Amino acid sequence: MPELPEVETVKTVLKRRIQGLKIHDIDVYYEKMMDEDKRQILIGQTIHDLKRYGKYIVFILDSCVLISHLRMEGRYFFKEPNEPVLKHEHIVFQLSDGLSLRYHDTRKFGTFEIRDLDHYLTVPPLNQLAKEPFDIDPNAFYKTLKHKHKAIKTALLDQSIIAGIGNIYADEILFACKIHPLRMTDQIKKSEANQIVQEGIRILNHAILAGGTTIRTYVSELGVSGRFQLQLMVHQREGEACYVCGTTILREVINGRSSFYCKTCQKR
DNA sequence: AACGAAACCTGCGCGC
DNA sequence: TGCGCGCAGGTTTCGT
Repeated sequence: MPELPEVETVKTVLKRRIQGLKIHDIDVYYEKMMDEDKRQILIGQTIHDLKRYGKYIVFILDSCVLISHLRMEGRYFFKEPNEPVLKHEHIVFQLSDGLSLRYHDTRKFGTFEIRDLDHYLTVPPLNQLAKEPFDIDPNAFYKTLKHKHKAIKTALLDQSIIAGIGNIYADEILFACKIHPLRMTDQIKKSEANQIVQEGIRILNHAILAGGTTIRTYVSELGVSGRFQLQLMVHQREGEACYVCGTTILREVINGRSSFYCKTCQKR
């Protein structure tokens, strides 16, 4: 479900609420998501900090880290412990402030991994992660693209090439850069690689800001979903008129994912 | 190295 | 109302 901006919003809200709290107990309702061994390791540990790497949320604990990935539909909610556990609430963390933090995931795609505090960045999954648009060196990014031969849309979704971009923002970034999603990476010019990074930063920042303004609403009513409304230029707009030139927006499956683009604005 | 298909899951909207 | 299909903001795995 979420891309970098949504995950950033979720992390920020979680951090504000649970930093310094202790995990008193954990109820697991879907074993595949967290087995008994993991549960035992986590119980009793204090949550010292929360960080985000790409689309991963990392809980910094006493002796290890808990790495959470929301995949398509993961969400966190805060509830009173006595409230009934819903169908899609798979993990319930009982915290030392008396509240319960609940992990809700309709499709059960989300993952929880435990890693050593000392080198969690040097082992999977985080060691596979490239830098985010905010941190990546545009020159290095350009060189990476030049040495590969795949559709740029596919490359933007590859977290080992650039981290944090998902299907929606990949389409939006390519539209902003006037680049056709099927253009091959080795055909991307240096100036265009630079533009992808700059537009990536702009669009993600805009989305994070939009998420930030609605944090209060989400916490009180929907839990921490990190979702928000952002004006989309092409994504999910098949058959509608391009806001720039009026051409009908097309949809094409690339790398197994729906891709939306304007064939007039975006050069192949 | 790159691509496609399938897998992991569930729910929703659509056409018939 | 029910059924089958396609689709969903992610990632991994396996075969070609």
